[in-house]
Amino acid sequence: MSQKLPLSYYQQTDVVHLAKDLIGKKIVSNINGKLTSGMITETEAYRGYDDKACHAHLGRFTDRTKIMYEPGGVAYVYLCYGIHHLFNIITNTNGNADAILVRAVEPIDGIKVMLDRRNKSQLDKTLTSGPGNFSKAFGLHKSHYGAHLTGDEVWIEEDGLARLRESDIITTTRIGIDYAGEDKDLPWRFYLSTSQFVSKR
DNA sequence: ATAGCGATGAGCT
DNA sequence: GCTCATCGCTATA
Repeated sequence: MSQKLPLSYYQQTDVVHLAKDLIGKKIVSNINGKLTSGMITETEAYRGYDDKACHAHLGRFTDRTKIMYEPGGVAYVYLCYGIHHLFNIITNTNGNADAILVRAVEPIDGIKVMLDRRNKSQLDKTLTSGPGNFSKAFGLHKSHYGAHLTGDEVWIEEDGLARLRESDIITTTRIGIDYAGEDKDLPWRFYLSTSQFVSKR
């Protein structure tokens, strides 16, 4: 039985490094007694202040973004396109609004629960790939805004399934941020080349 | 008070 | 590849 990653893990200061480090770790949700888990296969880093794609760019502070300024180790969940709840992990120390978007996982436990939540009958890569699909399969939504990742509803553990090679992690540009000017070309998206559960190659 | 729009996904061509 | 569902957040007034 693996242990929950401690607060100190999330409070490391390099969000890009952390986004890559999260690949291969196990994320678990336990919502209303329903347990689901999966290995993280795809992430994107959003760096507070100097990243035009980040919701906290230039210190923007609103009811939606305020949680991003908390010390690392809480969840930032927001509604995108009026439909999809996107799950992010807040990192760095107090006042530094960095976040990591979880874009895909490879299912481990609770596949039946995930299928129910997605209204699907069969397991395929769309069950948990894509940030909206992952969040829905894991039962994560806006009520988890600010949830502590050391708590009992959602957390991350050290090991996914495989001990993966550094060379299996692909580094590339982020998706859906064309509005971010030159920052759209930053190589801040990471995914596992050996997994089918990735949103886009 | 309200117009404009988005860190997407599904379905159809 | 293209369309569009769908609504809360944000900026502006």
